[in-house]
Amino acid sequence: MQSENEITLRNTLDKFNPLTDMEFQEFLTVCEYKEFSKKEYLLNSGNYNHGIYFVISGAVGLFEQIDGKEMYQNFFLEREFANELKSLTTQTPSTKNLIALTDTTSFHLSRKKLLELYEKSVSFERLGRKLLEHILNGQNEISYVLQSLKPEERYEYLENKRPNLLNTIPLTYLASYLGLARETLSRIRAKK
Amino acid sequence: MQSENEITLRNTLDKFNPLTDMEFQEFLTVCEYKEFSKKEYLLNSGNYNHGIYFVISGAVGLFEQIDGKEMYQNFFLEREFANELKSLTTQTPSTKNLIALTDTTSFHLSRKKLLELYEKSVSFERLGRKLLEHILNGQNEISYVLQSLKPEERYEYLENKRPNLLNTIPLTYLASYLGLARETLSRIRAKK
DNA sequence: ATCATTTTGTGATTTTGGTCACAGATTTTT
DNA sequence: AAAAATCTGTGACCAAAATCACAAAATGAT
Repeated sequence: MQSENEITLRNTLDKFNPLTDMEFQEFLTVCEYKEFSKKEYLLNSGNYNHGIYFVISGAVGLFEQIDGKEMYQNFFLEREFANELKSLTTQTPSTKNLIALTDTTSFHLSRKKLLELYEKSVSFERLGRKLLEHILNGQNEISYVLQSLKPEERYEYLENKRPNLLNTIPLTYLASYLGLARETLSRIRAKK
Repeated sequence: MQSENEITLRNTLDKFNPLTDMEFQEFLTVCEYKEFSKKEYLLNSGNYNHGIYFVISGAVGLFEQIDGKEMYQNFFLEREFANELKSLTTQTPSTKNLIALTDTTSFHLSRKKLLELYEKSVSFERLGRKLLEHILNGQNEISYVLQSLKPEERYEYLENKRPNLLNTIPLTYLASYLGLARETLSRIRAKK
């Protein structure tokens, strides 16, 4: 009997590349259930070999310390894969951190196990490729926001495309994510 | 006897995932040599199903029309894969254009042929995955530049990380790429 | 070689958004 | 429940970069 969380994971994976029952079981056996309380780190800068986290519940932030400021570069909510792919794929120490912004539950897939999956079946390779395509499209979008949109439009982008962030993530963090001063974002919101 | 261009292509692919001789031959047979003269479009907004281009010589720009302005989002020089993955992977009309910024020679791999390769061998899946990892890391970097660096630092980023762009690409286009006004970039350069 | 087009440089001005400072809320901890 | 820490709002001020305008330079076309 499959747990609810496992079903959620499967549904998410199936959107990228459907796995057979056996393949999914194989995937599950290498996943480790992990809990984090608020402010706990999933990844500390300097580390690598960490793997990826499927967020079951809660919220995870990806940020980098840039001259004293914490610049948030992404947020991962329920049913998303929290990751820092640069260090994962190039085996270099991460410059970034993954932190639980609320109490969070997750399935963790280690780098080692991930690579083993890739070796085992083309299904996992394909899953990886499709997931990367998806992530890349998202990344292109945020680049576009930072390159071309004015502050007010950036806020509207959040409202339209990632409304859940507005509820769950502190304004301060969202401001850095959008490349704006906290005060600017606060004033924009006040006008609405 | 392999042509020089084919050797260049192979060397580039091998950096991501080495192919057997047979696999590479298979790759080659689905590639089509294509030339573009300056200002010719490799992809027009509205289209999809276009595939990717391995740039043998020349320079290709990726840009989007945003209220009257041409915002360049990437540049592809020799030995890089010019692409617009959003429309390619989601089968939606592209909002962006690929244009030859100088006379350009390339190998074209159509979407259809690319998908066939993915079906044929796990090697191609893996190649695709690794290439995507590489592209994604680059995209993360440009997001970082736009989010966190001041204009002068953005220029220095180009000098350090993509110096070839400074020679080959007009300042005007580079300015849009960096999210700056043309005049701002011109003044920064004047100071150096 | 000349003309047209594109690209770059530079000054003057304006505007936007950043910075500073501090107060009020809200949340967390003890 | 009180204290501490974190987060948000708001005004005043300032600086950085955008915009505007036009000239100069470079490139491309006939």
